Amino acid sequence: MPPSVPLPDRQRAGAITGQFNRPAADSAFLQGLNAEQRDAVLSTEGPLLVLAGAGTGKTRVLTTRIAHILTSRRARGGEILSVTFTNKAAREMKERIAHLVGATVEGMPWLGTFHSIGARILRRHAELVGLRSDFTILDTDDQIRLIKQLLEAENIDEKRWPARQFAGLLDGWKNRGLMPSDVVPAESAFFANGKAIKLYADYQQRLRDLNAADFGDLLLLCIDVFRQHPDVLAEYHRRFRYMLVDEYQDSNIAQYLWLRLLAQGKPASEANICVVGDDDQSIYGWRGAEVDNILRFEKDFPGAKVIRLERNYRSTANILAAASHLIANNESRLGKTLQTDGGVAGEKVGVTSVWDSEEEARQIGQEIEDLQRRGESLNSMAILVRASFQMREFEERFITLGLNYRVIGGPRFYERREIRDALAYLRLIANPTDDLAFERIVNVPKRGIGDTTIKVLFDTARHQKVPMVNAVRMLVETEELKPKQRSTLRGLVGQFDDWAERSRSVPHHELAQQVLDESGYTEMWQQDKSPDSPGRLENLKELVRSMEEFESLGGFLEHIALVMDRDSGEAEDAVSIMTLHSAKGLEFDTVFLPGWEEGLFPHQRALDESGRAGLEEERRLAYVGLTRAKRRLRLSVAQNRRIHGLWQAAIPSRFLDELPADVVEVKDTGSAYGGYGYGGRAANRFSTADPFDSLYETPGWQRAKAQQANRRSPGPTTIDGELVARSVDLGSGSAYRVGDTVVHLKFGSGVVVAIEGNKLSIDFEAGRKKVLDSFIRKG
DNA sequence: CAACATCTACTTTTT
DNA sequence: GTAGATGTTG
Repeated sequence: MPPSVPLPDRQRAGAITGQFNRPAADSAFLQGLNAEQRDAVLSTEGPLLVLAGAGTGKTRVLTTRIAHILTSRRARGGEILSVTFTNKAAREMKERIAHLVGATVEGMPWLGTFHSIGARILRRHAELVGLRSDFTILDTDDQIRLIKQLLEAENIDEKRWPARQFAGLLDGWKNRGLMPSDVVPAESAFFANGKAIKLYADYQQRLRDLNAADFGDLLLLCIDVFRQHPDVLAEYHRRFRYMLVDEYQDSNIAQYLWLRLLAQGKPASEANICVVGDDDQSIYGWRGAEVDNILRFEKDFPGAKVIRLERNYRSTANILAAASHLIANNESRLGKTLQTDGGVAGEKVGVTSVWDSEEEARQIGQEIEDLQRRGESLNSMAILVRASFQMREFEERFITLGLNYRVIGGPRFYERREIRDALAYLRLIANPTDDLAFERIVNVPKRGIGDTTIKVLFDTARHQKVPMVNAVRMLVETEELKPKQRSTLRGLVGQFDDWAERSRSVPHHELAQQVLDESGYTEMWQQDKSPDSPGRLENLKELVRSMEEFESLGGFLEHIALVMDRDSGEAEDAVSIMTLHSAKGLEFDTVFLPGWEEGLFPHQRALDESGRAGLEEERRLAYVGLTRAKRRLRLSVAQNRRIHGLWQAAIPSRFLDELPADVVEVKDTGSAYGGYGYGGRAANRFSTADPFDSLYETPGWQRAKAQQANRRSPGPTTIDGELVARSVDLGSGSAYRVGDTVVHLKFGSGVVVAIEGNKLSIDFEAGRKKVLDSFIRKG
């Protein structure tokens, strides 16, 4: 055991460190780690970049590293900052550390998601950014409603400039760490004729008035505090002796800046920061993640040690070969070669062509039942889809089969309407100035308070610069409102006063139940005849039950905003259905990947919006999907898929062409119709029977190749005049020109009349159509 | 002000 | 095909 580092007298660091006097502890952890993993665990001092391929034991390294730091007494639990992206990952790390060091995680207060740690820090210094420490955390729903109010106040037509779109802009800015004053006017021009910057400033002001912060603020305002108050930052420099970041490839600029500020306590070359990631699994570019963060880590922290974990312990050789071969088609990557640990080749990767998504569901259901009969557990199987609408078909099929399944992801518990309503009541009790909560529930259940009355309340509140509840108190003393509304509102504030009073004596979960009953909210759903109302009542019960686990109402509300993710009961044996995104970090014996069709996967929108960079991200998504499988991998292609209610012929995904032929086994379901499918074709030929069918010569493929040549980068992002990050964007120049004669599989020949990215408007005999350029060729 | 009917736009991924 | 959002009517 290394000599222990003397610790300055510091505030209570929690229970963990007190318990290790076991000299053998370290060697016990290190057992079973390979040389690289061990190196990553033991290289505690100085910057470290761990490039961990899929299935190479990344989480194990992280948790062992923390355990090692703790048991070697290099730091106490409270001195380690350890950030993840998802609550799931944070929870898993806590469990595994607890398992390793045999203690509870009470001593690791700074292990959590970026957002929860950001919130924690921000609450301690809220007054520095004009908030109180009990500020509310807005979710997307509140955010949209607030934006709508602002748009209305500015007389901006909501039809033309939807609130959602502005929310997207806001998100983008906040992800890049931009305050209203940092936004360049050019970017503002896209929305409401340049009013976007002002709207952003107004929005932030409104948040301050409401004593609220949105998700982005949890980091952005933290950064602001750090920058404006070096003393505060210094406090964290002293506190955090070690920093660890999971899934670094998913970090955005704001997160990057936040980390960089926190790491500045020491010269960069001595910072004890360890980031773990895999550039090949970067799949969140669309929400601002910058793969470049990981690519430039060595520049940020000169002398950083780089360790590659390339030994895969998860998948069979065939699966690994398929994944490696596919991802090799990406240009922008650091390049790793995954190697099996001398494992078996295993089954080949099955590729099945089916007629449509219904047959796809039938066929997969069938195979699952076969596997089940052979003794495989449903828990070991998963269906990973590109888009959530694909899930329904499987659910329907599995219901008729009586096959147990569970959907992971989907709408979160706290995003359900009834939960949000209930929470609004509770929020308002905890904090009467929460106007958004007030507006949400004044008329839920229906109380005869309509838009006109609410408008009066709102205007009065704004004029008097008081919260809406106070405005109500004032108005009920006047003749401003009709008698009916007046008495209703008087009754309502009376009830809230009553509840607030009771909240001091009654346990919060009991109070919650009383509030729901007395407000008439429970009754509202009891009266409701729609089929989902029993479920809603059930959810409300679940909400009240879950509150028991928390110390206080405040603690509960914080938890629900940031952490409440559904931990789906693993108890029952069931097939998992989820999106590829939510599958990251998981593994299953058998993985089904349906819907490998152009347009769906790679998703058309990714291609349209981000060109080749988008394609590469889709390919990484495919890579993530393939590498989830331990022993058995099944892909499928539907020849027809219904999109927006109409049937469309589908073209097999180009990703299928990128799998090595020798590990793939094409299975024919025998239901292929008229020339589609694989009958009589070469084994590795996945394109349909169209005239442009030759492998690697599809127009889309050629275009992708052509575009590799003409890279084009947008202006790189700079902050403080320094290059922060630059995404690889290779543009989407079209191989076609207006006037070109082209041939389309379905519409025949036509003339190009307009080009918009890779979407072409073409006059066919059948009329003018918008089509994707990968569906046509020059005529 | 609420209920109903109609219309529409929407379907990538989420802390 | 669906679920929201809007508009119209009572």
